[in-house]
Formats: sequence, structure tokens, C-alpha cells
Amino acid sequence: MQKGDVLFRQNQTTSGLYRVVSGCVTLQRTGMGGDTLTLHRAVSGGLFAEASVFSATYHCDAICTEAGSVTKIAKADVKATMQSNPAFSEGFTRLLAVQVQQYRAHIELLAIPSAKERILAAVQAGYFDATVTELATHINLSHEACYRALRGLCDDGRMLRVGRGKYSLS
Amino acid sequence: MQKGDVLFRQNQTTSGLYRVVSGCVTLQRTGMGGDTLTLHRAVSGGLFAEASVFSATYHCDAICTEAGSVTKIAKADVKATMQSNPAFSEGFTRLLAVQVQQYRAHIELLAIPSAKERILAAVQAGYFDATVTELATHINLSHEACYRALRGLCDDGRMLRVGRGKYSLS
DNA sequence: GAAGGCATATGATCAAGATCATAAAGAACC
DNA sequence: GGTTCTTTATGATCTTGATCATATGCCTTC
Repeated sequence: MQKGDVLFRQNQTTSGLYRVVSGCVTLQRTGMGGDTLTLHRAVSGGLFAEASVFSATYHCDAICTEAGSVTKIAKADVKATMQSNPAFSEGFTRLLAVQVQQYRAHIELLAIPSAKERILAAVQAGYFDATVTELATHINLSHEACYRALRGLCDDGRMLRVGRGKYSLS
Repeated sequence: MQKGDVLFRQNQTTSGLYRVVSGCVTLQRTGMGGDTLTLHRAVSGGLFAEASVFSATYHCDAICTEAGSVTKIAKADVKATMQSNPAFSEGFTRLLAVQVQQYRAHIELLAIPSAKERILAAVQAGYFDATVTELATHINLSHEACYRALRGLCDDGRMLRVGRGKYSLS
């Protein structure tokens, strides 16, 4: 899996869910204006497209953003294991429940009007694990606004610039 | 259950999920600034707080916005039934999977920059089933901007004003 | 090493939504 | 009927983030 590779695109028929062995995959949707929106970032050990097990088509694009490898788990296998193994079933359901709550938290984050406060909340929530540009697309900000807000937070003393493109909570 | 009643608040210990028999309940979170954000609206027949089955505490407030009644389903009952009834288990899991996709779609909706386009998308997605004010809190707009955008869409001929506070797609 | 691409960074300008203010219609309550 | 509250609705002003422009550092690739 190389950077830029497309694992699947939205509206494609679902075949199963994926586990990231190494590298990084983002789930994103492309608006009518060509603007991309990051919905999820899966790194080593993470799963993605879990909800596809109950859907006929994928609802977003899966793009590799860091070379590595993934394993696919077929829909049928998941369903069969859910039937036969209650523990797996509960685990899988819990996984989705956690996602529901994460998305709710994310929607709440997006509702924060001020760019600075939004970024601070995002950093505190551990969203900022990649590039600033990536963070920006994740939290509905232009990357310029994102850089400026980070700069502002550093000026306020609420964050620290620890290197080029590297910031941390103070 | 009267209008304004609180079914539960965030951070309270979870006891189970709910089914709305009649009336309406909204799940909302209150920001540090006192601003409220609507995360979900459950009407007759709808469930809410499903994800709480796998969580120790509720992650938002449940407020009655229209008098009616609800039934509570205990966490333990859900878990037990999931163990013994694979069909129920799959159904419940599917419910959460659908929610995950709905939230993703909602996040995508929130990413639409233009107020008019965002509202149009929200109306097409069937979000506009209550008041304009309610819709506004649901899609991260001030209610003033919401009224104005609706007016603009009517002027454009893309929507129709069918009465005071009533609009429909043209 | 040269070239190209991407992330970083900042400045200037502009448009769009937030905010504040005001008012009228409708519903709820006494 | 009168009072109060909410929703609807619109106007004026202001802030803020989007957009456009530009430049540099870093990494990859040839």
C-alpha cells in the first residue's frame, strides 16, 4: 500500500472492513467543490470501515496517507463470527458504540466558534498527531487560519511551539 | 414526561437506553459558554442513548422538548438479550452502524461553508422537521443566519415559503 | 546537486456569518 | 382578556475566518 493508494471509494459495493497493520489510512469525503474532509484516521492496529458490514456501499473514500499494509476482513466472516461468538459480537458492537460517542464529541468540537478554542480543544482531545494541514481539514478550518490560531495560542502562552510544524500544550 | 424535563445529564451514571413512546426528546450538549448543541432528536418510536449500553456515563443531556412518554430499557437487559438472541444482537449492532454513518454524513453537512447550501442539504436530508431555531442549533448556524438563508433560498426559487416558519423544497 | 512537491508560515483583503437590536405573530398560562 | 414567553423575521454593525498571494524549509526523486 503506497501513499495515495485508494482502498475504496464512496458508493462502491462494500466487501468488508480493514485493519491497518502499518502506515496510515484516512477516510474522507469529497464535497461537490472538490474540497476534502477527513472523517477518520486509522493508524497501526486500528480498524476502519467497520460500519460497512451493515451497509451495501461505502460512504466515504479510504486513501492511504502513509505507506504500509492493511488486511481486509470479509463482511460475511464478521457476520458469521458475530452469530457464533457472543464475545466477539459484543466487542464489535462496543466498537461501534465508542465510535458513535467519538463522532458526537467531534460534532461538539466543530461547534466551537472560535478557531483558537477549537484548535485547543482538538489538541487536548489528541487530534493533532499529524500535520497542521491535516488537522485543519479535520476540524473545518482553512490551514492558514489554523497556522494563525496556533501562532495566537503560542502568543497567549496557551501552547508552545516546539519546532517547525510542532506544537504542544503548555 | 413534560416539556423541559431532564431524562439524564452528561456524566451521570448510565442506567440504560430509552424508547420514545410519544412526544420528543433531544440529546444535547452544553458548551462552556452556555450554548446548546443539538446532537439528536428522537420522536415516537425512536430510540436514544443506545451507545450508553457500553458506557459508564452518559455523554450528553436528554431533554424533553415535547410532552409524551418514554420507556427505559436497562443496560443489563440489553446485554443479556444480546448474549441469548443473535438476531437481536445483529439488529442492535446494525442500529449503531447506521448511526455511525449518519454522524459521518452530519459532519460532512457541517463542513459545507455556505449557509444557504448547508441549509438546503439539511432540508434535503430531512433535518427540518421542527422549528427553524431548532434546525439552526442542529447545523451550527445562528438562527438569524438561518432565517436569512431560508429567505435567500426562497428568493432564488430553490425553496418555497409555505407559511410562517414553514418552508419546503421547490 | 538540481528540481519539484508539499508543509509551513505570514500578510492583505474581502465576504459571510455572528452579534446586537427591534418588532410582530402565535402559543401558553393565569 | 391580558400577560408572558417563544418563534419568526429583518436591519445594522462588526468580527472572524476564507481566500489570494508570496516565500521559505524540507523531503523526495531524478
